[in-house]
Amino acid sequence: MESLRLGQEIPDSSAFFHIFGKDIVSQVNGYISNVNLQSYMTDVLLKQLIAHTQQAVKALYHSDIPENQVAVQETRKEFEGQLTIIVFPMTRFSKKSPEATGTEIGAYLQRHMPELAAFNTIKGFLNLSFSDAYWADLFKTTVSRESFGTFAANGKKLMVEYSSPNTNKPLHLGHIRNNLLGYAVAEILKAYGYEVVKANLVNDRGIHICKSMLAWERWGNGETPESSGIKGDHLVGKYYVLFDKAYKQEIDGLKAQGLSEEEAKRQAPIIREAQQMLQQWEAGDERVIALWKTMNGWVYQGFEETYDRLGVDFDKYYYESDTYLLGKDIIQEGLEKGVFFRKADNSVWIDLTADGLDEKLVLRGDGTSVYITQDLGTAQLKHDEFGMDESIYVVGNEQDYHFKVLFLILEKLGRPWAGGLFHLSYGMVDLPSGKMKSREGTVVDADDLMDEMVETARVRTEELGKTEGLPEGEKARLYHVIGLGALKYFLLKVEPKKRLLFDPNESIDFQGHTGPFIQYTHARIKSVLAKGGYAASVDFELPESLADSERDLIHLLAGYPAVIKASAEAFSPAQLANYCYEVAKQYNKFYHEETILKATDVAVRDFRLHLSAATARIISGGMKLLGIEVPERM
RNA sequence: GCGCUUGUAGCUUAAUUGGAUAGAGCAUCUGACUACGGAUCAGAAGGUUAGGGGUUCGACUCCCUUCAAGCGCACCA
Repeated sequence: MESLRLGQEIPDSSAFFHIFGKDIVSQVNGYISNVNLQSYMTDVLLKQLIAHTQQAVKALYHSDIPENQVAVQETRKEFEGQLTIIVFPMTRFSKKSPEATGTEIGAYLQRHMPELAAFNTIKGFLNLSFSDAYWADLFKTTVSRESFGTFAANGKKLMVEYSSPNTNKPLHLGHIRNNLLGYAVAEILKAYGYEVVKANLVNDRGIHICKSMLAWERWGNGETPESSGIKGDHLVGKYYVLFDKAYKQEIDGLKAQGLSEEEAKRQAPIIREAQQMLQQWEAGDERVIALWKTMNGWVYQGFEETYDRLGVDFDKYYYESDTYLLGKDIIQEGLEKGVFFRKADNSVWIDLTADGLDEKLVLRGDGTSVYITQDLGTAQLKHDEFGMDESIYVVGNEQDYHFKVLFLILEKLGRPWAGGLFHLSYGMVDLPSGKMKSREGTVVDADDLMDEMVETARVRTEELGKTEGLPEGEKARLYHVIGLGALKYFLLKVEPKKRLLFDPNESIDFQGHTGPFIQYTHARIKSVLAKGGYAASVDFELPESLADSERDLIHLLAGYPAVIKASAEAFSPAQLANYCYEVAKQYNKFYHEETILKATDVAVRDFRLHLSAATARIISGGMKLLGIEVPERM
């Protein structure tokens, strides 16, 4: 599906939707042809295990234990086995000690499950070891398949709205977190079977834009991105800062004349002029509109570059200049339904005190919109256009309350789709000095940061002498992949809701729990596969026994679909990110403990090559969903 | 003041949703086959899970409370 360009005119939205809809269908078909119904082999084992355990309790203690009381977990590393049943809940049926109960159940399971090779009971934990033959077979029939980890289309449509920038200044680190989160969540949900629409609601109008416009008119001397060589969004941002400087000076001047801070802020001539410009904009003044279009055009070009570099894209753009008047009909509807009420001054409110919230204004006394008015309208518009089952808003946690209110209002208005709305709230990115403030120049600029990451990647890579002999173009490409891999992984491995501390003076690591570590593991596997003459099409024999590290790796790989599922359902790329790291780590362990190419038994050698290939596939597939590329060599 | 969120080794973080001795990475220290790629691996050290109560056979996880940090409580967006 081709993504849209920012700022591109869409003359007829129905025509757009038609084309877009078609693309989605072909995309979904791509998944359908790829579906592997055996993805859940480990789930199958789990279900069997639970069923047998229930039978064991029945046979041994003549009691029925509900399915949800049979707790199975991965066996901890320090114990023998792969899966563990927690036997505490069964002791009330057995009336015996946890050890005795576990041993009895273990013996029963071993009689009834041929793949169960051994068991041991420690305290209340029944540890089960499944046979090497089971794991090897699981690998061959499921994990090693090309289609492993893909899901059938579930027939549901979902929208992820993210990025949603203001057009008066360039993107910064906070936007990067938002963009990476939104993109990754969208990709993960797509992989999980949803039809996904990535939307970007651009805040392209309002007083802040007028500030930049006014400053440019005054001091710009006709400066353009072309004439100055400055990237469009940065150029506009420069005038936003100039405005602010002048504004502050005027405020100080007025305060010196004895005005209060608030009065001064209100009366400064420059802000009044900006407000006047906004009114002209709303009135459709040709000169102002032309300037607005020109400057927004610069910004869009700049944003587009940043988005491209960041590797994020969108299927649909909404512009507030189109949507800011929406929602008034919904206010009318709410009044008629008695959900809203009108105060004496004509303003419209909703009373949410019964839900533990406050009274909230939804329309001003003069009949004009507030923020939530247009958000109501936009939510309706999105639903009218796409009819999605679920809709995710990737927005910082400073707006938690706003979305709580928004969703609640839609619910009270009786929108059946209100239940499918979700605010993916994420923590702010802070600096050691505190919050980023664009006006105080403490922001970490998105473009600068990417430059730095790529540069660090170049230095590191050249130090290690990894790219000798590579053509310049490929080198540049590789540094981009590694630099952005480090940055993206750094931001995505953390749970979204946690706040993130970023210290610009401490460079992001390339070793250990990092993107480059995972990328390196992938490149390393590719190198081994090439040397070993691996071909996916060549069949392989199952070995008679497995090394511990091999079995652990297969076990871990087998959990890939479950991780995608969990990640998708929790809207949490962090879970997938941490999984990819586990896989890389486990592979490296295996790699060090066992030899692949020098294995004396050809069957073992081939099996390990296939195991390596499957690992590479899962690493690259998982990372791709996070928006992180993995190189063939590095 | 009220509401929401967060608090885990020096730092960055995980914990299968209530299960075993809280698991990793960075930094520190020690070691690794005359390298199938050392951006790796093995090991050591580092914890009163912010503090205090409670529920439970069992609590980082649930409840109460105190503390700290962040955000919100606009006829701004």
